Amino acid sequence: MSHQTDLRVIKTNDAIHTAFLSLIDQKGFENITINDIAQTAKINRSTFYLHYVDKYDLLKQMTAVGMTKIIAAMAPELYFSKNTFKEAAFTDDLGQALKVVANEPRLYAFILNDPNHLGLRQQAEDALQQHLIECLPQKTAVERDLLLNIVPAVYLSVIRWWLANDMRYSSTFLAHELAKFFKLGSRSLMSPESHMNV
Amino acid sequence: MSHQTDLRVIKTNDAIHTAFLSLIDQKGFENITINDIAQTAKINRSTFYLHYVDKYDLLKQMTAVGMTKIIAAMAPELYFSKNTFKEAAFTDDLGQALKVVANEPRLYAFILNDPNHLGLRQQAEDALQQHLIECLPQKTAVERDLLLNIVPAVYLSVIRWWLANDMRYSSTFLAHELAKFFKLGSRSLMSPESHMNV
DNA sequence: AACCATTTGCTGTATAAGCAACAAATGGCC
DNA sequence: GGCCATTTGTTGCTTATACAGCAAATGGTT
Repeated sequence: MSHQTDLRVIKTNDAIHTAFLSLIDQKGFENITINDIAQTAKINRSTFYLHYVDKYDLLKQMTAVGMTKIIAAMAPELYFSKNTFKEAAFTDDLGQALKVVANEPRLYAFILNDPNHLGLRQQAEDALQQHLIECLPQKTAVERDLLLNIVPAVYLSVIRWWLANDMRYSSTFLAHELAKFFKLGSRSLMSPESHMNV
Repeated sequence: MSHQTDLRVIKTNDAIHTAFLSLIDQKGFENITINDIAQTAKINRSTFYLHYVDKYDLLKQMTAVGMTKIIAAMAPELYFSKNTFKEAAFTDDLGQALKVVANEPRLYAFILNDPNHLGLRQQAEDALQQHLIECLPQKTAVERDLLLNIVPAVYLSVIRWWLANDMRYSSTFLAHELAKFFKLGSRSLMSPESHMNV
């Protein structure tokens, strides 16, 4: 599972990934055979099995590396700090993430819409949550555990919505809207006072 | 030297060829190193040497297969027949050839202009001539040996001119103009009568 | 000339990819 | 049900590619 540097592996995986994504568009995920992938990627069928168990495994791995790329581009600890939410840092971070997404829009759109109910969206959310667990400080402005469960869902929903709108909106706009949401949440829904009053 | 079917070889050669052609545009043929080719083609340098001696050999081989493709698309015996020149058949044939050329215009432009004087143009002419020798009937409307030496040069000049003009002109137009040239040649320049009168 | 970095051929070894073959499974279709 | 084509995993074997290392050649600079 370590990172690959062998040129052959890189090129084979590139070919498989692009072939797979274009086949999803052409005939839909369920109708794709390993033969299709091999032919389109111009590789031998047995080569596919060197890397993946089946097309579900392929999708799972692609989702994993896809999320890894997004995660590598973000640093939530910079704006979900101890007592405040820093909008400027968040805007930058979201911009980085969207750049990663824009690089492979078809992949992320498929993951987030998960039209075949393969648990990709959940997998993506788990990956994000895991990263938050590792990088967020113990004390956050909002109840930490709540944050860990909400933020991934919000992030992915935003990205999905952004993709559904053909990546029209700027990260600045999105970040600003989300900032309002986060601030609202910390005031009226999650602040200790209002919580006590329920 | 037999035809390759191994997917690895096909992909490696594809990568080398496209890398090479784009490098020619970028930095000029003479400045290209094998390292450049390997890096751009995303192959190991030693892999290059499995297929080619050096960049000159690469160019020679590319010229050879390039000419083979053109030759495979043409059948001069269909219009340079015993007593006549058949313009319709020639038009079709030229159209086929130009389609092959249009597929890799950078390659053929470089071969035919041969800016580094590597004898590519000559190699191309020789290949064409060899094909004519093999397929033209013994008796032609014009002196056969003369035909063998003129036609390749004319063909290649036309293709070069067509490429220089960004492939604007139709094969029909070119074929018609050439037909006039061929007919003129056979009447006033090469007919036995005028020849005798010199 | 002397120096230096780059390129060049060429080596050995490791390994991914190709390929053919096979039985088992899948999935229409009559 | 039975038939047939396709797909699927998996196998053993071959081969092209990767990769690191090397000495020699090259080419530019001072």
